[in-house]
Amino acid sequence: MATTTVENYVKRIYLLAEPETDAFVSPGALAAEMSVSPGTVTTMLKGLAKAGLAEYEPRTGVRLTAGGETLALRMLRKHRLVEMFLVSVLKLDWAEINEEAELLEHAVSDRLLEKIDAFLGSPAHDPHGDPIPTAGGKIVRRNLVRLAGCEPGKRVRIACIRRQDAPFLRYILDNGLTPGEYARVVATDTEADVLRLSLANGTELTLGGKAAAEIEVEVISGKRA
Amino acid sequence: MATTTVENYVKRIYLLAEPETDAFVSPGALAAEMSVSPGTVTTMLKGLAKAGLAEYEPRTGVRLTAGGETLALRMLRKHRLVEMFLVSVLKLDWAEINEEAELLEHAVSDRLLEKIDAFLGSPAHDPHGDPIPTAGGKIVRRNLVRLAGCEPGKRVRIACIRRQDAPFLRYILDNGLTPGEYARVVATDTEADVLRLSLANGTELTLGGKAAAEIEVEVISGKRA
DNA sequence: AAAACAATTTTGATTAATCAAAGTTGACGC
DNA sequence: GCGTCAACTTTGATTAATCAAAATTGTTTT
Repeated sequence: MATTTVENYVKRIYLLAEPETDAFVSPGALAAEMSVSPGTVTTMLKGLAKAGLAEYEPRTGVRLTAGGETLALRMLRKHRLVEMFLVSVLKLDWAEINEEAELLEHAVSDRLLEKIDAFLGSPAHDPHGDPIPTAGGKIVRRNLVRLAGCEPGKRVRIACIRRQDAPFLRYILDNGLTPGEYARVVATDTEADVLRLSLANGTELTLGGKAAAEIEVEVISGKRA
Repeated sequence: MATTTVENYVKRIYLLAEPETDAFVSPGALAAEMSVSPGTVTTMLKGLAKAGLAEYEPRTGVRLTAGGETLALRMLRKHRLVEMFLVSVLKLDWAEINEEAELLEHAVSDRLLEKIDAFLGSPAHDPHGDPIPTAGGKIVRRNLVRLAGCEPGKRVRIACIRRQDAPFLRYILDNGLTPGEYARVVATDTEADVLRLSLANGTELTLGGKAAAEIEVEVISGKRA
């Protein structure tokens, strides 16, 4: 059985890898993501390779094997179903469920997970808009674009919040930018690196490029309503 | 912060200690309960003492300090509320919730725990009949007797199942001996070490002394109905 | 009291995860 | 084509939890 630490490394590697690519994830990127020293990552990657969960190329990086990807998707399924459960059933604070799920995902058995899935009616996405892998390990990718790249006039529906830290999520929540909400891009300014948004409730707000890049949307129409 | 292992040791020490007594728990008993070697327990007890969670007297045993008892009661509260939640909300198999709760209790934050408590309406007992400590660390002890000691003719209500292994719990469940059920002691035989029980649904069954000692009951009447 | 025994502690080792600091390496700039 | 530097790996050490096997101790038994 994989330890909690191994589960976390494999999950992070999966999330750092470009989807549909077979590129290697660099040790440095992983070290930053896991908040550990570079040497620790090197040691761990050798371990993952020996366990058959990943291929490790010294000075290049790491790539999950089929087995590693299966484990990563299982962890992602646990994490996201648990998040969904915490929000819809236990009414935990939307901005804090990520931290709770980070702990719980390692303690939820497959047996329990499927009960949770059934209870929730097999949702397709978690509260942040991320897709929930199926029990069979399939993940349905939607055709989303980053809000940062949207042109003025476009009407969009917020689909997914990529950054999961509590302060950012709190901002999203407080400003009505949660998945499912509608908005219109009023103006963009490349030089100033800002994007101006008009929300369904009539309010307007301005986002910096970095924040707007963390929000994925569905484009509803190419022109203003 | 206490590790998962420390949490488990402290909980076990609490459960092995005679309630209301200040007797020491022997290292050997703990080793058996934790399924570790005696030497491991010695090492751990020194650690618990250094952490201020227990007093350790070499060759005598261990006793929780006030801090250790607080931690033990917190773990018990988590364990039992989680069990209750798994049964009432997620409909997990009554006989298997102990195993699941054993894992989950270490991953449930205090914040989440109180949400679960509120969701359940602050139950006083878990599905096996064990009392759930309050958030303040108080435990309400009921006046129960072991079924094994009951005399023929007594009407009883099943209150608490002490043994928590799945096969035993499955037997209890399959035979309608779950907490809340009523029964009457039909006959006892000290020499044969058996006790004959008549249930509310009309069936009768015979328990050995060891099994009957693991079932705690409330006595409803001293004489037959 | 000495021997025997059972429980407990010590000792020496192992595994997993980590760090800091020293050593390598490969690519990039000049 | 050679030095420099950032990224990566190695090395040596630490902490937590564990074991097996040897040493100790306290209590029975004879």
